[in-house]
Amino acid sequence: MPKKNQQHQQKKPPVTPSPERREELLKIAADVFAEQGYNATTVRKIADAAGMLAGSLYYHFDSKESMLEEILRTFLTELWDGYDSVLSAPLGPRETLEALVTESFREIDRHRSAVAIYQKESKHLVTQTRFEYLVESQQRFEKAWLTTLERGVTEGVFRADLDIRLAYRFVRDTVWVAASWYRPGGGHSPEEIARQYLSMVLDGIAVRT
Amino acid sequence: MPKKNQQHQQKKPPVTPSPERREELLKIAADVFAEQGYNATTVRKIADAAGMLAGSLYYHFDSKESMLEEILRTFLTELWDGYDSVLSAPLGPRETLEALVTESFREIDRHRSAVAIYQKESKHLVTQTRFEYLVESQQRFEKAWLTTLERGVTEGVFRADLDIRLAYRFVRDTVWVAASWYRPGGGHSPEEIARQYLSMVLDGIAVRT
DNA sequence: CAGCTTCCCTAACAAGTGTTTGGTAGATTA
DNA sequence: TAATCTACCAAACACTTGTTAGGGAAGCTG
Repeated sequence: MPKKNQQHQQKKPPVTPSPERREELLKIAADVFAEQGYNATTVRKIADAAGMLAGSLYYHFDSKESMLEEILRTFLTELWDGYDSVLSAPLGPRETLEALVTESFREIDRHRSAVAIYQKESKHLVTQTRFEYLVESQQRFEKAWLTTLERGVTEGVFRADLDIRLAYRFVRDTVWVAASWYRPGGGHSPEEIARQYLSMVLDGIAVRT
Repeated sequence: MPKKNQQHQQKKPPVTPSPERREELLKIAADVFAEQGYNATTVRKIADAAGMLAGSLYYHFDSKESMLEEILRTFLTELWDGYDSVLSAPLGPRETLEALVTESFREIDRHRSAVAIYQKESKHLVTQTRFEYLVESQQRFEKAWLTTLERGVTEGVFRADLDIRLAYRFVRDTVWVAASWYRPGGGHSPEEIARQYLSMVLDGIAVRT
C-alpha cells in the first residue's frame, strides 16, 4: 500500500458522481473481491471488470478500502432490516429461529458476494478502527441468537443438554458458509434451502428410533 | 510479484537446509498465513515472526508459494492417513460418520492453521496447476462422505427425505468451519466437541416430541 | 455559442512486493 | 590448521501496488 499520506479527510467538493454508477461499480467490485479475495484483488482487476482504467475508479471512490467498507456496510444494514423485523415479531423461539435462518438465506441470495467477503475478511478487519461497526454487528448478532436459543431451552422446545454457545456457533456457521457454494438461480430457492437446513438442524439427519 | 523469470527448476544442489528447521519455519509461516491471510502476509512478516530477515527464508524455501504448498500438502497427507484408516474399518454408516467427524476435529486440533488456510484460500488455489492435488483430495473427500451418507440411507439409519448433496455440504461445513474459532487447549477437547456436534447433526437441537 | 458538469483516460508517483546475489560468522570435519 | 558446511545478513533487483494530477470528450444549461 503506497501513499502513507492519509489525511483522513473526505475531500471531494467539486465532483459529484452519480449514486447509480457507484452502485454498479460496487456490485462489480464485490464480485471480484468475493472470487479472488480482497487482498489478491487489485484495483486494476476491478477496473478491468468494469471496462475502465484503474485511476478512473477514484472519480467515484476515494480508496479501495472505502469500496470494501461500503459493500459490507450496505449488506449489514439490509441484513439488520430483515433481522429486526423478525426479532420484533411476537414469535416463539422455534419460529424465531426458523425465521432468522430463512431470512439469512434470503440475504445470501441477495448479497452472496458481500456475505462471502464478510466470511473471509471480517476476522482481520475488526482490528481496524474503520471497521469497528463489524464488531458491534457481530455482538448484536450473537446476542439475538443466544437469546433465542436460551428462550427455546427455557420453554422446553430446544434440548437442554447442549452447550449453548457451541449450538450458537453451529447454527450460525452452518447457515453462513452456504454462501461459499450457493449460486443464485441454481435449482434451489433460498426458502427451499432454508427448509432443508432447518430440518437438519432441528431434527438431525438420523432416523428417529 | 516481481521476477517473472521463472525457469521452473528445483535448483539448489550445494545447499542442504535441515528438515527440522524447515518444519519450525513452516509452523511459524502457517500461523501468520492463517491469521492474516496468504496474500496479506508478506515474506518480511514471516521472517519477522521467525526472528530473521526476509531473504534468509530463501535459504530454506525457494518461494513463498512453495511454503504454502508444503503446509497444505503436509496437512492433507496426515488427514488422509486418518481418514483411510477409518474408511477401511468394518463400520456401519453411522459409526463411520461418527469416526470421520471425530477424526476431523482431531485434525483441526493438530493442524488448526493449515485448516484455516485451506478454508480461506483453497477456492482460488485450485485453478493453479501447482495446487491440482487439492482438487483430487476434494473429490476423494466428497466421494467418501457421499458414499457413507448413501449407505446410511439405504440401511435406514439416515433420513431418506433429505437432499443428500445438501446434507453432505451441511455436515462438511459444520465440521470444518469450527477451525475458525477453535483454539487448542481451550476447555473443550476435540473429542468433546465432536461428541456435541455429532449429537446436533444426528439428532438435531429440537426436543423430540 | 460559452460555460459547466460528468465521467473517463494518460501518465506518472512512492511505497511495497517476492526474490537474488554475494558475503560471513560459527560450527563441523579433514 | 585448513577446508567445508550451515544458517543467516545486507543490499539490492525488477516489478506491482494503491493513488494522484492534469486533461479532454460528450452532454447539458444559460
